[in-house]
Amino acid sequence: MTITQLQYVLAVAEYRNFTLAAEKSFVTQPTLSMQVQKLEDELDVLIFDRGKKPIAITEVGKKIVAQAQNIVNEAHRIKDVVDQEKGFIGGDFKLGIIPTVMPTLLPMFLKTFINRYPKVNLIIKEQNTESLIRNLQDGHLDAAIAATPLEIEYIRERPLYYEPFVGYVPKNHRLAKAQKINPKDLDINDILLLRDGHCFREGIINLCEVPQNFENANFHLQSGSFETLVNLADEGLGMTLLPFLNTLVLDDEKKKNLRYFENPSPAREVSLIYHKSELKIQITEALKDVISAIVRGAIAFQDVKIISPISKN
Amino acid sequence: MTITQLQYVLAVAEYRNFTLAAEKSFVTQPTLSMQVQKLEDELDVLIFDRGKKPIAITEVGKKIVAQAQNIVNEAHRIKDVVDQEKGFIGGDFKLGIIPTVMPTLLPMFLKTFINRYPKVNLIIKEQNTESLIRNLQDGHLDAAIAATPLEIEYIRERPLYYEPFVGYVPKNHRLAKAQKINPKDLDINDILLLRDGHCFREGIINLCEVPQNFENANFHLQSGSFETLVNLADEGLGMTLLPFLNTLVLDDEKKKNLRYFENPSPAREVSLIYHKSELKIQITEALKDVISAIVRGAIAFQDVKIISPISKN
DNA sequence: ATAGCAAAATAAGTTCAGCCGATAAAAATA
DNA sequence: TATTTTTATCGGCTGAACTTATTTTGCTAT
Repeated sequence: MTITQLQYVLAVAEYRNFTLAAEKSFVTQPTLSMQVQKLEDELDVLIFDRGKKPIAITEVGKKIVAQAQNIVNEAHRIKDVVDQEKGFIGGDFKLGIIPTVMPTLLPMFLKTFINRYPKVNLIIKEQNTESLIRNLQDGHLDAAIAATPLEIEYIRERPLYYEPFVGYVPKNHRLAKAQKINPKDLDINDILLLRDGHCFREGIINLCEVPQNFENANFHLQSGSFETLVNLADEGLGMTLLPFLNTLVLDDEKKKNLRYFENPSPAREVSLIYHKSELKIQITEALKDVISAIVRGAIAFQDVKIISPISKN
Repeated sequence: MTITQLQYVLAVAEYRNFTLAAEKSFVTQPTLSMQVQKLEDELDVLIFDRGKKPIAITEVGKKIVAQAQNIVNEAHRIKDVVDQEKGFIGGDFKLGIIPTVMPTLLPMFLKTFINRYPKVNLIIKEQNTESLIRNLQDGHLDAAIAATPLEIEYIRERPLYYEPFVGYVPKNHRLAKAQKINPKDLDINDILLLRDGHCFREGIINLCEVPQNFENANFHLQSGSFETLVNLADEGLGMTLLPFLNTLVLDDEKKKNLRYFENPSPAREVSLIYHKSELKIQITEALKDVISAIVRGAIAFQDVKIISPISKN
């Protein structure tokens, strides 16, 4: 058994196609096929069911693939061990960020980070929490920034900051006169939400303690950007909730419509998350340090109540 | 980097000698030397310091060796995955047992186990707790039976049973008239102890709440067997404490000298321990099930107080 | 110091594993 | 059935891993 064989197996498991897997592994298809067969012979089991289209993975196969991933991960880590000892921080680093954090947080730390660690090639992808987790697990991301707690096996969470929810209440709204608002005042039917798949949306639904299988009635126009939500609110279609950092970019006129929550303010916990195998842990630590240091000045709320980003149904 | 290279590195780390490591790896010395060098070249670090005798491991080397052990462990587990799927339980299984458990527990389960799992080749070694842990960590044992809790990183503990301490109080001893004894009655200077290195000895010292750096005064004859201790006690040299299972083999005359503790009786927790990488987990589980089932009938104490087997200094 | 010895490195030659290109077989699609 | 896509098989090549033989290194004892 060789590490190369295991990598071939992982490639086939990923692409469900020997030819494509061979391409991605930079070898010819016969080479990859033979090596996979050799491993199957050695273990004396079928890993893949070639009789189906696309190729299926047998029951044993799934476990072998999972274990192969472990081995390959551990093998990659040996490079990290050496890098760490040499104090070398560099190479590719794939970071995923959820959409509701990306536009506000990324500009805050990106410049500092690439200046401080010029040898690191940051590759940043915007994805929802579900995709982030999947990609962390199969090694397509080295780390991610998401709302927590997720409490997922194999994933470690390192909180970066706590970001309060802020109400955006247009004039004429029933809450417009209140100085501070309280979660009890909220009515989910009257709040403009991000489109499905955003964890910030789930957070708000949890905050409002809406029963299972809730359907936002009347109309279904759900946006992916807070800017749209704010504009819709101004049109009198309801209020909305924003993460604190998103309120900083509003113009003065709109800022007048902001209503903060009473303490403890509901908030989301934003964390750096990564696989527990701790591949490229030095870069991950460096990233955490940079973001923490920068965020510490800009956003330092203590008296908050963390709202879960997970849908309850 | 290949798994073979990593295994060679592990062999050198173990034997501190390329020639010997080569022998144990069933290759010639140049082969092993070259492969180790190739790995060093690839990682661009020195793993071993050949300038010393015996060969030393560099600082980075230690970390690489630890990581190599992880990789090799994970690689071996892939075989286990397949075996488990096939329902195959067999192969070598190296089990360590502490001396104070070995003679009483082993006869109870050995026959049943080898009958039920004829394909498993049990290799049993008697060792003190310290050696067991070392051997579990470097993979020379698959599992061990020891007194717990040890709370050692990388080691999992699965309690098998709780075994009360029983006093052996010869006639004419000051406690001979008591029906039940209490830890408060004990005087460490008056208790015959096993020789150093036995965790049962440490347990008793902990039970007596002896201050640090205690020295058992008067005489230093410390035995490795309970039989000797009992005979010495009969000679009027003091009392002693026995694990419950060891009291069952005493003759009727001697049994009269047994004094049980008041509830909750001090007891030791005896557990099956193994590396958290869970290599050969099916056999480990099988072993645990067999022992648990057998012990459940013979020894089922509930109201006990577990005494730590760890020395406090 | 230096001779002797144990152990690691180097050199040269052999074998076999892993790879490629070409092709055949099998499965899916039309 | 013909066509296309995908996987398996075959023959040949290259280099990696191994072997034996030899040299170098470093420790130890005279």
